[in-house]
Amino acid sequence: MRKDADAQIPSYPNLPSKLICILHSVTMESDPDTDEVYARMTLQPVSNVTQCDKEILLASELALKQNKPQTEFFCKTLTASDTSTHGGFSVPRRAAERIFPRLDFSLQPPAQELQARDLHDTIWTFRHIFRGQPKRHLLTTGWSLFISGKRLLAGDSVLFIRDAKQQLLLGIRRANRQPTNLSSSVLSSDSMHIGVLAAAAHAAANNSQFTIFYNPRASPSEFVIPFAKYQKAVYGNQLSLGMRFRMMFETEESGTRSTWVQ
Amino acid sequence: MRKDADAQIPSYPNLPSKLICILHSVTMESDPDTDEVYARMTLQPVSNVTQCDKEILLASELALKQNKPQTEFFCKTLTASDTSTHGGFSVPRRAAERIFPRLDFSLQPPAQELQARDLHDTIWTFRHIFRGQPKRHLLTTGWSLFISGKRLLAGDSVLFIRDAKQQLLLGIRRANRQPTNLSSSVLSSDSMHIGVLAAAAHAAANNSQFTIFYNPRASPSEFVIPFAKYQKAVYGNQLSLGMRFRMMFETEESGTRSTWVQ
DNA sequence: CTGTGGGCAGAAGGCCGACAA
DNA sequence: TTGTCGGCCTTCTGCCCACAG
Repeated sequence: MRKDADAQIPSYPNLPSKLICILHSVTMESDPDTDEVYARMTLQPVSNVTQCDKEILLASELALKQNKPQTEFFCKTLTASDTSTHGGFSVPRRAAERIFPRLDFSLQPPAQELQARDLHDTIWTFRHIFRGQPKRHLLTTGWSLFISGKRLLAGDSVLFIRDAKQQLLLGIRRANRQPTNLSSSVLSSDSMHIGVLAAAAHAAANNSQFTIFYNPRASPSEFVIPFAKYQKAVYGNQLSLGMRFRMMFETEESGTRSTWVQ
Repeated sequence: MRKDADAQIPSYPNLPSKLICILHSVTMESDPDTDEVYARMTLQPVSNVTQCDKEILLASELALKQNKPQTEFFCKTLTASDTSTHGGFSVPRRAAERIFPRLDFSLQPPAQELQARDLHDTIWTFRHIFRGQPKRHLLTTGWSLFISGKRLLAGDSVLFIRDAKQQLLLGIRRANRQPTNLSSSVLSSDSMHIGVLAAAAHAAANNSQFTIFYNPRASPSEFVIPFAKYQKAVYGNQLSLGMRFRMMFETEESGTRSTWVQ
């Protein structure tokens, strides 16, 4: 994490280049203003990693992987028409049929009210209607409130998820614009840098916990790695100080215009 | 600055309870999103304060006080009508006559275009008109853009300043609502706390500079004090570790509905 | 002196199918 | 299959004064 050779940063000679930790808790959160997602993690450094410890670490990671909920979703990049005040949202046909509750086609036109929950448990209500010539699925009433509320622009994406309980969830993913003013105006970047290092060093020296925020979309590199992947990497290619690395994220498949789970 | 007795925070035994510093630079800035104001200060700890040093410190503070520009201003708390989309801004009569350029009363009705600059050097343009029965000063066209752009609500205040060059400046001051999510989502408060302390301790040990952000309206207490005031306090009442203190700010006179410099 | 509300005209929002890529 | 457009009606915006506290 050393950035400039500015040398205003104290060095932490007792802080190793890698710090093996137990993950005490992790909560997924998102910024109430921007919906940017991140994880809040409480970590405790482990000084001597015995074989037994390794197995505990690997087992706990396995447990984490177990409770993956089975969901289906679709993701669409918003067009100029989708974000304009002139109209609503045009839903890709296959996506609508797969994710939304089935319409009653005896109605003329077929229509229903949809409710979807976002990361802050806010419920958004949309009128879902199947009309036009040729016929297509549209979200009309309620859509513009969502667009303006989330300040979405053409190029940003929306995500509709149907979870295991058949509930609709709703997420957004902004296009890569300017790096959303993450350098806040309360702390110098030097102080931030020092704070993370000192917190980790202090926790390592005293066998205590420390808390970090892990923002996968904003961090320049991944500085937290699952132990299992780390093990695999160490026994495959040798890791050395300063080597750059990168992991594929499970969400990074959404490069195409419209994707869904098969 | 010690908060909870949580004891996850390392102690800095070499960091004294007060740190006398030279102020190398101070820039007044404001958050591009909220207009919240703060100062960015580069400080360098002084280890042994000799009489000569004290005089330098006091002299530099005197120099800072010299260049106070002579300005006039008025401040008005916004009413429901001021912030509604139904109309414009009703300007208190004496304030308008004192601050705004004089209207040409041969026009029917008397009106002009006003331009005012905010902290980000954005120019806001308003139509200033004197009309109605009874006659009053109003800002009409352009006002609603300002209100929505700054997201102002009834109860917030606006500030019009006429500077030494007869230019109009424009500021806002939000009502005391929730403490504007200053705890960002990138760093734990422990890390922030540690970061400031460690940066100060490192600078004190190495005779180097450190940078802090000083937000007078958000900080729970004033942690930067002009040396002259500190001296006066020390020779008057004795300061001791843990004693609480508070200074009056020059801007804190705006308790009344509408104020101006006499 | 100034905050609020009614009147009114023009701008913007928002639902619709047509059409074409 | 779906992005954009013109048509058309509704809602909102915003400038005016009256009136009252």
